[in-house]
Amino acid sequence: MKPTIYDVAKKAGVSIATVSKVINNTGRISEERRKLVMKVMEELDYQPSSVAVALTGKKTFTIGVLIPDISNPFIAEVARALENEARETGYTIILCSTDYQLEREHDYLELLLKKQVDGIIIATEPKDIEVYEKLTKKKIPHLFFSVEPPSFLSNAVTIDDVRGGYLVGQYLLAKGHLNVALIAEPNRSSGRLRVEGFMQSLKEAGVTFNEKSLIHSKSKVDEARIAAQEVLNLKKRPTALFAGTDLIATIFMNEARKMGVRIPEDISVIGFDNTVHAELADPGLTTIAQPINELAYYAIHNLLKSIENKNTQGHRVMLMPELIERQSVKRVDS
Amino acid sequence: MKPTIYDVAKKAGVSIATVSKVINNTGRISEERRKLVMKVMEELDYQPSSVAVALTGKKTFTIGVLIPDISNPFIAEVARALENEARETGYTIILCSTDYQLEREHDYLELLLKKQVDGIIIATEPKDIEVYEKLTKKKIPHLFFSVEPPSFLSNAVTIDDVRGGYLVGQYLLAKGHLNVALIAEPNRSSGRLRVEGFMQSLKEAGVTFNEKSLIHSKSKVDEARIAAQEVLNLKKRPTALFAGTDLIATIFMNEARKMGVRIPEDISVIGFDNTVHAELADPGLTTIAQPINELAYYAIHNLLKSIENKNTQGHRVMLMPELIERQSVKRVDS
DNA sequence: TTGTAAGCGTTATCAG
DNA sequence: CTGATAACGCTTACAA
Repeated sequence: MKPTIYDVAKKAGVSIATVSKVINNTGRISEERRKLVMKVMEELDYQPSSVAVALTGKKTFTIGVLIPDISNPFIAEVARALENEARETGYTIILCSTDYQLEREHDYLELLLKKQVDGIIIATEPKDIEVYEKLTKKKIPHLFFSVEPPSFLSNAVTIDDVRGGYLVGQYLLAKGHLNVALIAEPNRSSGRLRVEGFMQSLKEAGVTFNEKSLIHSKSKVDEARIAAQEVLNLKKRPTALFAGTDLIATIFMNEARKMGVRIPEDISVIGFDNTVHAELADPGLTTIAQPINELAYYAIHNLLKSIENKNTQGHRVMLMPELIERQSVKRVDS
Repeated sequence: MKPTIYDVAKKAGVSIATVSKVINNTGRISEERRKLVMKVMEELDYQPSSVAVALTGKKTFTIGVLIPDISNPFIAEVARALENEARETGYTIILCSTDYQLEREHDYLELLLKKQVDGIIIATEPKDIEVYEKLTKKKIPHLFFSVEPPSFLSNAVTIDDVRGGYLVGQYLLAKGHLNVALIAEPNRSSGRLRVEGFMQSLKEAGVTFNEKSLIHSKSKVDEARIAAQEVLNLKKRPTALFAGTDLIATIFMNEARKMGVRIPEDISVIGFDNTVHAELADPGLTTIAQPINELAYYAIHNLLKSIENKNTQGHRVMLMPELIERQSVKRVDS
């Protein structure tokens, strides 16, 4: 069996208290004993049990991360960045993919509480507000990532999605596109906000928008494929498509190709997220970049701050998105 | 603070033993009391602490998963499948991305042991064999996923990579390709085995292979880009490329396009993994599919078996890959 | 059927 | 400096 602090103490001929003190560098220990204990720990290949430590009221150094689907490239990059940031501060990540199912979200949340995670990052769209109110009430440090927090008491890190949508609108208008279709994620606040920003830019320019050109789809292959076909079959084909995510954009490009529709000659496409898909697409996908690493940095550090001081609540960070121009949008004469 | 079993016991007017028994459905409890206790637990919104449970020698219901990089789409799909399978059996996943760094692998491994995970799935290439021997010695249930296990005492789930490479060779030869370049992952056993299988098929066909056409690259954007350029600048341009992963293949296609090299007209491409990249590539990427969900199923269930019975060791599963034909390989006259 | 008490591996308090 | 010892929240003999 794994050696315990008792084994170390016995072999070193000291008390467990002494061992504990050298482990944690607390109290005062003679250099002599310290070295002895260290040596014994080494010999026994002793590792203090985090479980026991956690039970004494300390932290678990574990953070739960709720995401919809890790195979979505944007989410994968988010997970990567969060984990990386967490690792640097000695935290470990429990990955919880809900696959967009409310039930799984509930189950995972309960599980995380049982496991006594120190904090929770929520990158799934908060649907059942009650559940999250519970987190606030119980003072469980948590932070909403890239989704609109349901309460102002929760921490949050997002980009300015409205601005992102606005940038898209501005850019497409500047390129002469007046008939633009949208494939948006209606079930994500970010999706709705992006549409909002887009509409705002049209409004300011005095351009009207045909509601029929707004299609809904999650950022999932099957759904997006259907949405893409819907756009391609619109009676009056739009000159440009604003896709809610790069994945959707890429799938659209794929469907278009199958139907012999050229991009950007026949229809321009602009995405969102600037994932690797955007870079590798043909033509390169013009898109809105999210500063993922920065977002992750703030997420972890704000959460940690909340963990240190459970009364720090409602801290928010909103970063700015940026347009990355590639070759998927062409200028049209209007 | 979170209610404990004592709070429940007190409020219900019973002993903590009774509460524990109704929680775990052990021992015999009168229906009356059971209901009472359940009600109180409900009222208090009581959740037993997994930490305390784990300390009594039970399991933590946590599995550590070591992967090189979650933003690699194949790995992401693996993670997704593993997590999904684990969730169904009540297990939770701690995600550990090593970013191909041995040191991080060490650190994570130690962390996982401290956290008393019930088992570990290793999808990173085992370099420092000693570390893994320790796992075997300590009887820590573990399983190598999609990598060659360093010892026959370890569990493993892989595909037959040699066969995968062989299929590629066979297919390309059948299409008339005699001058094929390879971009392989040399630091992964799977990469080496795929090359081996490929070579074997050439050998059987009596075709010689020019060593210069074997380029090394990890399945990462930057490295693969350089490797792609190397292939494209080969004095005698090959008629086909066998990319070690779909990501590498896609990046190659991207580089080729930039140089005005058409696919498959000027050069055919075949990938490996059958990730979403393959499907969305233009042209659709012919590739070798790995049965990811099945792999994950066996991985989790074998690991769980090892967890139940710590003496079950060295169990292996090897599944067969399959060629998926799309449009990235054309027939040539040789 | 129910409750008492020991034990799981730590930390921390408080005497020595 | 060092070492008993209680406490953390739970499970599980063992008694009652």
